[in-house]
Amino acid sequence: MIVRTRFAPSPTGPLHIGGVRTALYAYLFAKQHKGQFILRIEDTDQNRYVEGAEEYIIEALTWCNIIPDEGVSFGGSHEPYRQSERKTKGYYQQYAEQLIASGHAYYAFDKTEELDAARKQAEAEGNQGWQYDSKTRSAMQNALTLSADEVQIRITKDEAYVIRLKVDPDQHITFNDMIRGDVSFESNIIDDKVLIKADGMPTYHLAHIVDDILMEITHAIRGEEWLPSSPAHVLIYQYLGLADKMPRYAHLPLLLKPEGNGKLSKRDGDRLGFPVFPLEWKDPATGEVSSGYREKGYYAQGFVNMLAFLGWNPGTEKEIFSMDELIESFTFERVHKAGARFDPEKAKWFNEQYLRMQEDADLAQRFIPVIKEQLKISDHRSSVEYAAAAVSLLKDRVHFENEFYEKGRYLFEVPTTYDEKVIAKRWNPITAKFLNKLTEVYSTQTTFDASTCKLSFENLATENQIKPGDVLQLFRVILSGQASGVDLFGMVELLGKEEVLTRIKNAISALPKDVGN
RNA sequence: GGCCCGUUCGUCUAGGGGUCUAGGACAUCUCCCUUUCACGGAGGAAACACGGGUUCGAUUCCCGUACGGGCUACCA
Repeated sequence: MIVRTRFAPSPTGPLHIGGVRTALYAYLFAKQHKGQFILRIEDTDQNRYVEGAEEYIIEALTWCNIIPDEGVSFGGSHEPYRQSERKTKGYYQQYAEQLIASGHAYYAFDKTEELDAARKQAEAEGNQGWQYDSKTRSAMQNALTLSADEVQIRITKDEAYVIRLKVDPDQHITFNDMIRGDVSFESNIIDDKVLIKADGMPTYHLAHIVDDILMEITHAIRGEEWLPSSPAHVLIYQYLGLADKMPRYAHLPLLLKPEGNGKLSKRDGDRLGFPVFPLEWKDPATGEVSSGYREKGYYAQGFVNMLAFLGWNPGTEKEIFSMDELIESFTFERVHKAGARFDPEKAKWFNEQYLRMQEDADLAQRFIPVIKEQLKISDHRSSVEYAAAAVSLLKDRVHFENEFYEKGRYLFEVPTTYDEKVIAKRWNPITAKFLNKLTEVYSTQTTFDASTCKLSFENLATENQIKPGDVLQLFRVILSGQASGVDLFGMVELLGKEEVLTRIKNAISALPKDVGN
């Protein structure tokens, strides 16, 4: 048997990170078993269709490197992969009719208002959970209560109808979930679910089953919110006589809000200051923009790694996993059963780990365009050598690559202001004199690397009976304008003799002459 | 309300009858490194929801309670 899993989102908006995790687990499982991962678009609700959502889903999965073997925009031997198109081919109707023929489904003509009225009346009688089922259907307008002629007349008169599943009462339904083990339900609590809506579209319940059968899905991985309706799905397979075709189910724990109650929702992200979407999304209706991990500067790999660990762990202390390593290690047995509160801090931590793993040369390649565009520099400072050296000084003190520019611009630009506190404390005739002498020493120096410069700096300080500590930070401010930053003599080496001398000269002329006298 | 699923440090989790003085990671605190800021290193504080059972022995198994989550649509 070839393992085939699918990710089947609805194009109702951007995919949130919970959805990405579901896709990831389905992908990891399929790949581990040398199987296939399919992307199916479940667009059966025409009212909720959102322009651009499908493209977003595809782009997001691609960014995460969760690449489907088959699916919308990826092709495959089970086309089409969009449910609206499959509906046109009559796939769902065919199965619905089979259920009707075998007595497991029926036509129902009740209007929305009538259903609402039935619910309201039950509520008035102190019964909160009215549902269309074996107890109530006899009071409704359907093929079980109307004569066959009447049903035929209504259908030919184009009266709106739905097709409902006829759930047999008093059945025990048990199935084995890959994460939860045996789960059981009573059929009495399952309602006669609508299979085909009045607009002719199938509901999720019918559509996903028909497609999973036709697409030969072996393992259905989805969110925990589906657990309550899964017994109905088990029944549909039974009624279809295809119980042997039923995939194994895995119901994933939900992702919860970082604080407060409830599951992580689209609104939480920007409210709490972190993205809930892999990519930035602009709502076509409202124009509202929601931030994305990609745009915030997260690495796709770190993002995927973080997501994998939300509810799963390998049972070892290793935390950094490449996609290949995840494929190798992932198992549903090790997926935690309880919902996981999402922690944006941990997401950042994963990103830092990946940042430190980057090669300086690669970081430099990506930084150079920024140097050229933002700093308008195009000389030796925009070379790979210079950028790589700058990046290596900067690397450990940023969380994201995109901080190199803000945190390191003094490595490229002469400072125009100087940290006032340090100047007030350290700038005086003695230190000014020291800096003048330092200029002389440095200008005669033939080698200008970090250790040589550091040594001559310290020697000069000692000769002048100055504690290095009294001038070290001043020197930093003179060179960078800032009181803290990258390794001081590392910066000296990077800037080079000429630039260092210029910056000292600049500072001396820019700073007040009579301080301390 | 009903049904289902769950419950180990603040958070993500390991552990599934004695090895638990309950392990790791994030966050937090202290110290070291660094006469900067980070990184890094060392250490600290921090949890088995509660009550019954079963057992020689329960964090681990069973039941109940509490709490959390989900579902309860012609949405997925």
